[in-house]
Amino acid sequence: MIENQIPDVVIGRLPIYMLRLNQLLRDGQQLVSSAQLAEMVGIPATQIRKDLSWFGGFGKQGSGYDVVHLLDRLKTILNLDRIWQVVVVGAGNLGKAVVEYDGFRRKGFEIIAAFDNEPSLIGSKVGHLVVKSMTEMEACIQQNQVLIAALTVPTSAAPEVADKLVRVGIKAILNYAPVTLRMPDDVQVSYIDPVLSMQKMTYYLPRE
Amino acid sequence: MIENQIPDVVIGRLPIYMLRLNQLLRDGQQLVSSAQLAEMVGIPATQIRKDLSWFGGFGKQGSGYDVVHLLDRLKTILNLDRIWQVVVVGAGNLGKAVVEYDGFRRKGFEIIAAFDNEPSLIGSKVGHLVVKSMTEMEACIQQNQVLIAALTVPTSAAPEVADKLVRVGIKAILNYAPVTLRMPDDVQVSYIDPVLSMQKMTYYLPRE
DNA sequence: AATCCATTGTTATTTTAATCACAAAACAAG
DNA sequence: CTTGTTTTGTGATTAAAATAACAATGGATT
Repeated sequence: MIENQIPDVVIGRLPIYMLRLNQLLRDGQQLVSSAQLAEMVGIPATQIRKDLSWFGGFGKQGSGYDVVHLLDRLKTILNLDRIWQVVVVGAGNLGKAVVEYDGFRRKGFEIIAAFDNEPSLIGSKVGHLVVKSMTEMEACIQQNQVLIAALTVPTSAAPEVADKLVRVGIKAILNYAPVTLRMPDDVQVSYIDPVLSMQKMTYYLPRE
Repeated sequence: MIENQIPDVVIGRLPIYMLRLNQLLRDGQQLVSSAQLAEMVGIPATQIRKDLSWFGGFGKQGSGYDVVHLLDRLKTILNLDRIWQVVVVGAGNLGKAVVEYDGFRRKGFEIIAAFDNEPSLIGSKVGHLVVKSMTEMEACIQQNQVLIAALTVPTSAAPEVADKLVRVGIKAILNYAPVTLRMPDDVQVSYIDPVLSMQKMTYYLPRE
C-alpha cells in the first residue's frame, strides 16, 4: 500500500457508501443523513461522518448530505469520474466469467482484451472479445496505456504473469489466483478468493 | 459477528496460512519457521506467532512448526476437518460460474444443488447439477441439513432470498450481490464483489 | 428576529490490533 | 554436561481504528 495520509480502511469503505448512494439516487431521494446511510450499510453513523470528513465537509448541518453532490465527490476522490480500461489475462472458465460479467462495465471498467497462451483458446470468442495470444499483450497494454489487469491464469503461472504485467506498465491487479503476489509498492493488488471467505465462515458454524 | 474471545481478523488470516502450508506440504517440506511463513504470506513473523498462540502453542522452539501438524490443527480450528455441503441460489451466469468452479470442491465444499425460479433455467444442466425450482429449496436444505449457501441471484431479489434461506436453516451466506444483508447475529455473511475491490484500487492509481 | 431542532464536523476517549522485546525451550556441537 | 544458536510464546508497548461527546451550523418555526 502506498504511504498516505488517509487510512486504507477508510478508502475501502468509500465504494460501499457509493453503492448505497446510487441506490438512493435511483429511488429519487435528494438528501440523506449519516444516520440513514448508516442504517443501510450497517456501519455506525459516526464512522461514516468521520470517514467523509477526511476529505473535507460536504454535508449540511441540520439536513444531511446531498446525494448527487456526495456521490459526485466520492467519484472524484476514487478517480471514478472516467472510464478505466482493463485487460483480462487467462481466458479459461474464470477469465470467461470475468469478461462476461457486466458488473465491471456498468461501473465504468471496460474490458478491452483477453489473453491466453493456450493455442486452442486463442482466436475463440469470449463475450464480445476474441482471445488474443499473450505475445500481443505487451503491445496492447502499452498502446492503450492500460493500468488495470484481472489475473485469471492458473495459480502456478500467476506470480510470473504478474511480474510481466508490472513490467509492461500495469499498476493494479485484481488477482483471482490463490497466491500472494510480491509486488512493488506502487502496484495495487486485490485478492478475490471466495474459498478463503468460506473457510473463515465455517469457524463460526456449529460443529454439529 | 458472533461475540468471541478470538478477534475476527485473526480468524480471517488462518485460511491464508493454510493455503501456504498446503503449498509447503506439496513441496515436501516438514518444518517451517514463522519467519519463512511470513516471507510467503507477506505478514510479519511476530504477527503469525501471535495469531497461532491464541490457540495454544504448537511450534517447537529452535526448529519451528511441523507443517503437517500445524495444518491439521488449523483445519480442526476452522472446522474444515469435514465436507461441507453448499447450495447455490441463482443459476444465471454467476451461479453457473460458481457451480463450475472446482476450487470449492477441492477445499471440501460440495455444491449439492442449484436453484432458480426462472422456468427456462429449471431442468437445465449446470456443471454436474440439474437446476431445481426454488420451491424445492426448503426441503433440500432441511433434508441435508445444509448450513452454507452461495447467493447469486439478481441484486433486487437478494435480501428477500437471503431472509428465506435463514428461515430454512442456512447459517452462512456467501453473497455475490452488491447489497448489504441484514441478518441475525448467528448468521455469517461474506461479500464477494470484485467491483468494490477495483474501485478501491483506482484511488491509488495515477490520475494521468 | 429569536428560538428550536436536526445533523454535521471534529476533538477527546476508548478499544482493538500490531509490533517489539525478551525469557524460556529445544537441540546441536564441543 | 556446558555452551551456543535458533526460534517460539507472550507480556509490555506502541500504533491505529472505532466510538463517543459535543460545539457549531443551517434551516424551519413562531
